[in-house]
Amino acid sequence: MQNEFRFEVVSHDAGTHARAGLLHTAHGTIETPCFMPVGTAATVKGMAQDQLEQLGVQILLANTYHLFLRPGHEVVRQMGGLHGFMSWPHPILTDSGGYQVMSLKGLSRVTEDGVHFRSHLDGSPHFLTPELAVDIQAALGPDIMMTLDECVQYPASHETLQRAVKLTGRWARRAKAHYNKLRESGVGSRESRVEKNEDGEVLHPTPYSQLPTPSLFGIVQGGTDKALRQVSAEEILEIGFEGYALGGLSVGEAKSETYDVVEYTAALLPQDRPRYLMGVGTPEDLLEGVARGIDMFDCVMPTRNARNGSVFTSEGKLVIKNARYARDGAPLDPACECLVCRRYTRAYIRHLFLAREMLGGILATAHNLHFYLDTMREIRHAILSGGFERHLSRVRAGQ
RNA sequence: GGACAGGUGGCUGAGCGGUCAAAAGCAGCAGGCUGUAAACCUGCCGGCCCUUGCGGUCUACGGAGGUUCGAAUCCUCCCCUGUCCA
Repeated sequence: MQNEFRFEVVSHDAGTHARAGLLHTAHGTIETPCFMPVGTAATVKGMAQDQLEQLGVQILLANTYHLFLRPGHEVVRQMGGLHGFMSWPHPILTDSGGYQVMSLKGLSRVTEDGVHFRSHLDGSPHFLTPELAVDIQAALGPDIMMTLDECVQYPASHETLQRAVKLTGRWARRAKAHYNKLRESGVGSRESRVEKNEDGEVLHPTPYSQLPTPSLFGIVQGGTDKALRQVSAEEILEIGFEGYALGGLSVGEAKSETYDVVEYTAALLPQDRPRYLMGVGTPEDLLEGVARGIDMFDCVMPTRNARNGSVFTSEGKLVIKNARYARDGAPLDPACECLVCRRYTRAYIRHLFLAREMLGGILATAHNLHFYLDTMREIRHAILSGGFERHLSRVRAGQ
């Protein structure tokens, strides 16, 4: 198959499970461990694509559920898949909508067949199955797509967790079968370019066959229950995917539990496949996750928190709206070299927030993403240079 | 000069005899946010005190008096603002 997906581990840390790798996709190579900014609706809120490139973003995440509802995956497909549609020529990962099972609790109902959703936009009913999630994602044309899973809320009873694990397993099997069928029928090639006339109108809708074949990742569930994590991992591994994700973490459980489960579960996954810790986390979570063998992360935290006025700095969290920054001429983070910190003061950005000027959220987002990406670059550099353990203990000690 | 209307907490603005330290909105202050129903949500928002409570106390609804067990609410006078008429 012309799927260019390949993962290679470049360097292992001697004292931890940390590793640095390269994830090759049709749209470029991603250096791992990596952080993927969340661009749910085919946009990282507040950021233009060229800003993301400037920040050094290597891969974005987008969402099946949201793009299915609006603008509709057929529109995206006809506009050249996500890469063409949003003009992002770099790697993209799409989430399956499994998280919405949990976050849209009250608007969603899980059955054996799939998930009944009521659109959060207009209340219209929709039914998402593991197969449809694959179809939608194939139309969106990312580089990596996820199987539909059931992400349960915390705390959950053993029965609930177990049921979710089993269902996630059955759905993964169906997704894989459907995915195989899709690939056999020839979906996917290298190009996702769109033909346009001088007016920018699309001349030919892009046929399926011109979209790249995404790789499919499976998701391990099981909450904080190690036995269930093992059951889930065995099941997902048996089906076989090109990468493996840990889902259902950082949903309210204690941090020590998260790290514990991550360490336990990551160790069950094959060395030669990327491991993706879904939806996590704080800068600290990234470091602790890497130390336990995680290669990929995504989280809304840097972007959402930025829009809500809190920024990450080398000295911890800073709520820029606070009165104490009204006359502060320092940058958000004096130790930061991002474009925002090189140019703007806390006083100015605070003013933008109080005045509800959109630039406030934009600048804070750019800074936070820089902070996250830089955190990752530092981690990767430490692994490659053999200094990860030192880096880890230094950061843990608060420098 | 006359006739109306009105003066309420930082602002706008309800209340029109007790349950009013006074609705609501805004502003302000603080907190939360982990595969984005989030540029959102929550809490606080007169002072002081404490055993932090449908707690105590003081000061407050332009000013000064008065009626009443009790007044932001009723009466009298005064001051101020707006509109209209001279």
